Order: sequence, then structure tokens, then C-alpha cells
Amino acid sequence: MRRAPTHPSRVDPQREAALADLDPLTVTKLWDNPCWLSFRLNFIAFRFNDPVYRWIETRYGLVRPEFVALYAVGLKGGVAAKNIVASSGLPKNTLSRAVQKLLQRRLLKRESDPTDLRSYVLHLTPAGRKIFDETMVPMVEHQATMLAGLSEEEQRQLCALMDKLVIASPTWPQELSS
Amino acid sequence: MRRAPTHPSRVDPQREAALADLDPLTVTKLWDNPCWLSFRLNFIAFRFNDPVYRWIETRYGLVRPEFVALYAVGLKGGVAAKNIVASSGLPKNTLSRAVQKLLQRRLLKRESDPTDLRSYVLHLTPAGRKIFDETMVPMVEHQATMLAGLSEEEQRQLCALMDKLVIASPTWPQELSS
DNA sequence: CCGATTTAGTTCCAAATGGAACTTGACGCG
DNA sequence: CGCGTCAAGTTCCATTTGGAACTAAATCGG
Repeated sequence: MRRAPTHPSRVDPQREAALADLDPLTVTKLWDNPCWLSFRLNFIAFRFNDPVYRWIETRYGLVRPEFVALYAVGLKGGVAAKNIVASSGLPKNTLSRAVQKLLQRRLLKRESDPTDLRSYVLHLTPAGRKIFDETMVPMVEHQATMLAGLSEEEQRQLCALMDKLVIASPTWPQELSS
Repeated sequence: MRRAPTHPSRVDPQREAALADLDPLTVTKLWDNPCWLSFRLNFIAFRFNDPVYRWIETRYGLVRPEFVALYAVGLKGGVAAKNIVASSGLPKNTLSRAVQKLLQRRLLKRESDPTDLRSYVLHLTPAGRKIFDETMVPMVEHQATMLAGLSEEEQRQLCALMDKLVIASPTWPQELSS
């Protein structure tokens, strides 16, 4: 089996501890897996997302697609559902329902877009903004916790490398050939 | 709004092209978002996962949890369902069904674990191994395509940085406080 | 400008999902 | 031992999901 470009080094006490804490299959997926990139991405993303979404659901009763929509509109007011679809990868009917729910709960308001009558322009209400602001705090804290093992310089490196990937992303295929 | 540690630079033609190709909300989520880490992780992971899972589903009729199970057993024969649950984050009933389906289709075989009679030891059948092997090729290719924008050195750096995160991960909270 | 095609958003419904309860076996402790 | 608790995997069922069809509006081509 091919390995990731970094492989378990001889003696690293912190790594040893991690190997002991993680499920053996997880260790294999991380360090003994030709597709190291995808599994690491998914692993780290899951460790971010999962506590965040559970916290938001128990605290505000917002399920994942609802929070995706709320967060998107909070980041950039005036967007339409199609933008949230494009930026999240969720199906458009799921987003449609999420927006309906947020409208009902008066966390979002919308008005039809005068330049395209099929489309609606979304904004947070004050109640929606409050949730957005309250949610941002633990999310940023959680991110800081996750990054705490890296130096400032390493954090900038990581950000820059992911930047490069993202910028190259329009050239990646949307379909696997063959 | 706070920004990611890297922010859109003055004049970078490739970045300009990317900004034009990506949905404006996506651009905001990537470069004008205090939670830059999670969104970049999710974005890049999605661009890997989505074509892969669609390809596997159309080609082999395996849905996501089924392929997760097949891939896990392919990487490390002799694991039990609990390991796949722990390493994937999928609920255990979903994995149970996935394993049933793979057993029916004779892609997996299982025998009860003599050291724990509640548990089963899983292995790929030759047919399962064939799918695993055939699938690995485009997955590794797709990964290479995605990494092609980085130099060898940068790829090693990215791998090493993610390594550090993963090793630190057992210290991260599973629940958000407050 | 008029018909053909595409797009934003919604609705429909069969299928997937996941929490909770259940079964069976393991394990800890008096 | 024997009893209470925990763990692996399965089953049940209400809810969510997402593909496909639909409506209405925009856009494209001649």
C-alpha cells in the first residue's frame, strides 16, 4: 500500500499518543492510504463541523442546511438561494426548504430581485443577525483551538497552500473520466 | 468582517480568473470569512468527494456508505464495523445496512470474531478487491490533478501541516462549550 | 420580437437517514 | 459466580433527503 508523503516517524511521543487515541482504522486511513489528501481533509473538516452543527442544532433548533443558509446570508447580505446552492453543494430543493423555514422563523427576510423576477434577495433580520453573531464566537474559538498546534507562520503557510488549491480548483474536472 | 490570513492580493491574474469562475458567495466564504479553515476544508474536500462518489455510484451502483465500508476494508482487512463507524463518523445503523448490502453482493465476506462474539471480522472478496483496485486509480489521479498546482515541496508541506493537525486532534473538544 | 432553451425556485414522492430501542455478548465488581 | 453496566450490531419508524417534474421568468437565435 502506498503511503502519504509523511509517514509515521520512528519515535515521536505526541504521535504515539495520537496513534493510541485514534481508532486503528483511522490511523491506516491517515497514514497508510494513497488518498491521504481526501481523508485528511474529511477528517479535519468533520472534527470542525460535527461539534459546531450539534451545538447549533441543540441551541437554536437549526438543522444543517438551515444554518448553512443563515451563515451564508450573514456573511454576504443580498445573495439569492442559487448562490447558496452554488457555494454549498447542497441540492436546491433542500436549500429552498431551509430558506422557507428561516423565513417562517423570521430569521431571514426576502424581497424579489427587481433585475430578475424569478429570484429573491435575502437578508438577515435582527434576530437572524443575533444568532449569526452569537455563533461566530464559538466557531472562531474552535478554529483557534484546532490551529493552536501550529505556529503563526505555519498557520499562514496552511492558509496560503489551501489558497493555491482553491484558486486552481476551477481547472479541476467535475467528472471523473474513463 | 475579519478575513483569512491570506487575502486577495492586488494583481494576480490566476486569482482574478478564479474569482470570476467562482460564485461571488463562494469567494466571500473563502476570503472574507473568519472561519476560513472550515470553509476551505469543506470546499476542497467537496471537490474531491463529489466527483468520486458520483463516479462510483454510476459505475458500480455503490452508494456513499457502501463505498466507505468497501474502501475501509480494502485499506485494512480484518476490521469490524465499529472501526468503520469510528473512522467515518457515519451512524452505526447506516454502516450496518451498508455492510449487509455488500455481503449480499458478495463484495465483502465476514466471519465472527472468536475473541468477541458480538463482533465480525470483515474482508474483501476477490470481486470486492477488484472494485477497490479499479477505484483507486482514478481517485489517485484525481488527487494528483488537484495537487498539480503545488510544487513537490509544497505538497510535502501541506501533508506535514495536516499531519500536525491530525496528531493534535485528540486534544480538540468534541463539544462546544457555553 | 417570437419560439426554443435555460434558469430560479418550488413541489412531489420514493428512498435514505439516523435516533432510539432492542438483542446478544463482554466485562467489572461485590 | 451473578448482577449491573457497557458494547457490537440490528431493527423500527418518523423525519429528511434529493432526483425529477413543474411553474414562471429570462435569455438566446434567427
